[in-house]
Amino acid sequence: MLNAHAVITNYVSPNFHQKFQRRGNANAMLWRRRLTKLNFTPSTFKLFSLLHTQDCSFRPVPLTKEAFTYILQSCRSNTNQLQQIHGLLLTTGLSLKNSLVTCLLTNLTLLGNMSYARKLFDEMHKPRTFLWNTLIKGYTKNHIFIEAASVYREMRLVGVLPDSFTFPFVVKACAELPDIWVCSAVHAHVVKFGLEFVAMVRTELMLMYVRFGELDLADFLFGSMVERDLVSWNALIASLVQNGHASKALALFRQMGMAGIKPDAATIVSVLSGCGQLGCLEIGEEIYEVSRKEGIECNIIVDNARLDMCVKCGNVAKAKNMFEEMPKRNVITWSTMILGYAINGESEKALGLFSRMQKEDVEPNYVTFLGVLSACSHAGLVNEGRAYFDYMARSNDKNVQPRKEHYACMVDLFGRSGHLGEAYRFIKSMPIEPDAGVWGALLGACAIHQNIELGEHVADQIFQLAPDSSSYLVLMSNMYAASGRWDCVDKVRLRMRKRGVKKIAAYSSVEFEGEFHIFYGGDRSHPQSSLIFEKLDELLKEMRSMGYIPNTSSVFHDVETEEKEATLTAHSEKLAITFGLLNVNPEFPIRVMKNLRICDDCHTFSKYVSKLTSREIIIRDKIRFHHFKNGLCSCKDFW
DNA sequence: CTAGGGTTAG
Repeated sequence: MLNAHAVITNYVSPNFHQKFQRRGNANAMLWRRRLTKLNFTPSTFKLFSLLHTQDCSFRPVPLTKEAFTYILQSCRSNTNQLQQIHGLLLTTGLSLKNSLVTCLLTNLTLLGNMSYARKLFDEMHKPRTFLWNTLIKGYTKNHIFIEAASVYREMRLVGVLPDSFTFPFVVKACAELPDIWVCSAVHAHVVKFGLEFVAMVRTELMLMYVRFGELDLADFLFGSMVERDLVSWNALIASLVQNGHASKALALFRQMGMAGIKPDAATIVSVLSGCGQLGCLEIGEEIYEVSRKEGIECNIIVDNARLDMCVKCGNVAKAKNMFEEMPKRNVITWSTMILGYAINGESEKALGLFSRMQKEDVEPNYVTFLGVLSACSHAGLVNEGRAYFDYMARSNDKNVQPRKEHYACMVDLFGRSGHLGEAYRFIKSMPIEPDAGVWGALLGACAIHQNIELGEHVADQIFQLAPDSSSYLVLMSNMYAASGRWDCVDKVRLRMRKRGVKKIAAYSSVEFEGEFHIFYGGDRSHPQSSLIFEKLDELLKEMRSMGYIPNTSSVFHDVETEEKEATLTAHSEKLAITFGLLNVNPEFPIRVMKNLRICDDCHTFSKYVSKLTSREIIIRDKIRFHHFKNGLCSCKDFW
């Protein structure tokens, strides 16, 4: 009689069947080797289930634990199959207590079927730490962070002890929760169970604190780590970059060099990405060159990061060369370049590159379309934008179906070009629930076109979805201020104060001789401060004679006109530009990075300065570049 | 038997 092992093996190779029979007994090692070489397919599974039906000429034989394990490993694509195996497990008399359940549970979590996974888990009698870990890991990997944290709590309540495998996932999940107190509690647990010096646990704790902006704590954990390997350095650098602390990341990178640790490709990727954020192309390029000389691998990810850096520093020409010379290009490469054109105001080139991408048969994804749509948005190409959006909606490809971000792009496109009604109807017709980002795009448009009624309605929607978002509140307050409704401005400000929402401080930075010079509004802390203000005064005088009128509409209402002008004068980008005029070699453009959007007045100011001084000024604000040359801006005043 | 780091967008 054939047993189940033999049938499966036979399916693998007819010859093997004979060999198998000659050997008499199933040698687990032997057929493990055969089976793992195979790609188990649904048909294999069918064969397997055939063994357990009456049409089968083979007598059903209880499968061994090994057989189940192999079958389970092969059925990762389909919950239905797993469910059948689960059923078989229950009927074959194999106990649910063994490692098969772990395997089944792992597979379910990989498929993302967490509700089933949880049910299976609940069937277990007194699950041990290992199984708890598997469940927590599943929730974390499927981004159901709150469940991951509460499963940990449950685990503690029933008295199961966590181990060093439990915490990496619990901590990772907690870092995604909006509550730092939960995180502190978990940190306390880590200490309580004596696991604070386990490298991976500590690394995760560190990342968690970076996420909450507690850099000192992260630094402490890192500094007092017992075994600090390359991965922990990389982890910290990467998370600093991802959470907007690029200059800290760069400092850490230097520290790493001094500690004599050799970076690898992953380090370089994060560092280049950080340089892009800061807008320091020269520093980034130097780091890249050095890494090449030191023989650090340069793969497509490094190339992409470098391309992105170039684009984010506003050097499109250089980026284009880099793009053409890349040995390999993937979707990310193309998307980066398309978006690069878009944010630098070269919409036609962005769209041209997109059609070239299609000609070269590279499949675009949803990010690619964000670039395409924002290219349309920055140039006011309403019809084109609509056409691309329709194309996406008609596409059968799941990767290209419009998402919330695309709707936000379209709303921005309609709204910015003055079609507020259409933007509103567009939101109302969305098949998915609009989020704060979608409404926010419309609020921005309302602010530009001074449509207060609609703005208020939109703000109501936003504040239900994101009550404490500082940028929308500021937008609202500016909108009221521009129309002189100071009572409403006060209300918004009061609301912000009550809920503890802080306005993000605006700052601008300039890279000069390998160093950053950061300016806040009205900042007099810079060593050249008095020189800068002197020069600024002089510039303003000349500009006024050319017809410049300061636009004070968005400044606080409770100050006199003169004071308003003074506040405006000291805007961070004006200080940064003036610093650039005083220091940067006249042959080069002055590059300024701003963390928020440039204000109307500073935009006008920059145009005048470029004309007056015949200098090229490049400002990168939160969402795009402005290239000022000879009194004109590349955005054509459409932003 | 499980585990930490890298590129576009947000």
